[in-house]
Amino acid sequence: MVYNTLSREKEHFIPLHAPFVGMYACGPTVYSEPHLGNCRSFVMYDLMVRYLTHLGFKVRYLRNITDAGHVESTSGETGDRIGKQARLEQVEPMEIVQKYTVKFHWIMDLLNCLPPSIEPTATGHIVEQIEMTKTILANGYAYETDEAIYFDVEKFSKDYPYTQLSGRNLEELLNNTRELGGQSSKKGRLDFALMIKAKPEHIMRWPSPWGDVYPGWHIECSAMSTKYLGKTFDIHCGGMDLIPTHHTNEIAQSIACNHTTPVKYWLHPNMLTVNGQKMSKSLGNAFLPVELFEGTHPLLDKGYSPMTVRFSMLQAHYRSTLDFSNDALKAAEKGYKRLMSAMNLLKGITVSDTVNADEEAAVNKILLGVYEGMNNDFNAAQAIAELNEAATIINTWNDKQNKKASIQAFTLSRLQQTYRAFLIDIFGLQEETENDNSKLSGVMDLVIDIRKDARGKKDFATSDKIRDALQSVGIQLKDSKDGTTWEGN
RNA sequence: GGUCGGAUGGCCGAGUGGCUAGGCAAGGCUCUGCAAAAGCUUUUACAGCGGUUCGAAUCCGCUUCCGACCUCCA
Repeated sequence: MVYNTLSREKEHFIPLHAPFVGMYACGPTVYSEPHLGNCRSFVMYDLMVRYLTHLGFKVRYLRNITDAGHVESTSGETGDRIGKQARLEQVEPMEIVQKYTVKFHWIMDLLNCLPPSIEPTATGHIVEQIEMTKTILANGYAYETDEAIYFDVEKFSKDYPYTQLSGRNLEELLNNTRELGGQSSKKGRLDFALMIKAKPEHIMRWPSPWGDVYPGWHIECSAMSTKYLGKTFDIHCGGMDLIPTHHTNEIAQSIACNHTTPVKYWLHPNMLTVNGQKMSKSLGNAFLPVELFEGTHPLLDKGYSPMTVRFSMLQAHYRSTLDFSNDALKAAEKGYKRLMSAMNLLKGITVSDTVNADEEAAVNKILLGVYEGMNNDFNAAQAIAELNEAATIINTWNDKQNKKASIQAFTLSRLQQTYRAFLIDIFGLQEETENDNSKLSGVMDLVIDIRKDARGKKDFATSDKIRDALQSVGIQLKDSKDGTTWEGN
């Protein structure tokens, strides 16, 4: 079951051409570093792709890179953000694109997001976008002015539903003019540019039947999704803030061009908030992933690892807003470790001679529950709750039952496989090896050994001195039956 | 102003009308030379007021508060 923004209901997910699934996600505009809110969306798409793949679907996952400037259309004045940033940094636009594309990939990698099957760029598909514009013109849903080729929303809305996705009232949209003083050559307020005629100083430009142009924002997604996924495909994702404008216009363009509804299921992750307010570049409250990993943001009192961040995102359902805070991250850090530790302990569990009916039933309930959670519109939070129940059972086996589980061997092996599949394959969590500094770990081995000797001799003054001194520099010793380990931060 | 969506225990957060989600924090216990760490365990919350129902956190209405979109944003 997936929640479809188009119908505003949960629907059974039935691909058009099972087992193949076509999925398109709106990717980043590479004019600056992606912030955490952007990252949340990408992690959620990644979750969807991973789960569908786990279920056996063959997913073709497209995530575009917008590397040609968006248009700021309020006043009709055209400017593009990549060009703007390029002037600011005094470099070529393509240098900006390259710089932030590399950065984006690096962050996706840290967060363990799988690369898409195809990552098309807007500039690599100018020809397709021009062709599409031509067709829309020929079909009568666009017009040319001396500034741009505009999509004619009023004309389109007479023939097709325009506001289906957003649920807005068209009349009000048209009348709620709140007029812009600009001298735009647009006919209608809602009209948007398919192609913009490049002014002489504009660096990014391509020849077209209408002179040198560069593309408007919406046309690239329509052109590229059509090219690689077909005129109609299964899933289109994007942030909720894209619904009323970007996705609405995407649908309109595709219909005006292909005369068919482009997408079967629209899935929209919600916003990430900070103190209840949407995180966004324009509000200036954006966290950069690096600030989070290093703990350099003023609102944080320490750094949090990429997997902690990923886990905190998985704990909330994708259509809910998620509030980011120090406390929430701290809780996520511990919760993440708890599950990973249970997964590792589970490897060492074997079955006992007897089968306890209650244990058997509890484990079977969990094995069903995790899938129920994910089948319920990718509700990872629900699945995590089940895995936590399992963690308690696993810890009890480990501590109190001599690493023996009183369940059937078949059930245990299913639990082991499922637990791992959910954490590693579906949630995309991975072990974090922090203690990779070999010099430090050599020193720590020595220190721990000295302390062990001191404790053996009941020289607790020395052993406590070591423990406390390490604590004060941020290294924590953890004593257990199997020896002492340490954790630094 | 218009449209849409929220309000859940100390915090974060699931909840598909009936069977105390879960995590974190806190208390208790186990372990430990003492701690820490780790583990087990305890704590019955759903903004307010009405209504529908045998039964509502869940459905309906009103009120209050918050947010998103309407202008670039995932």
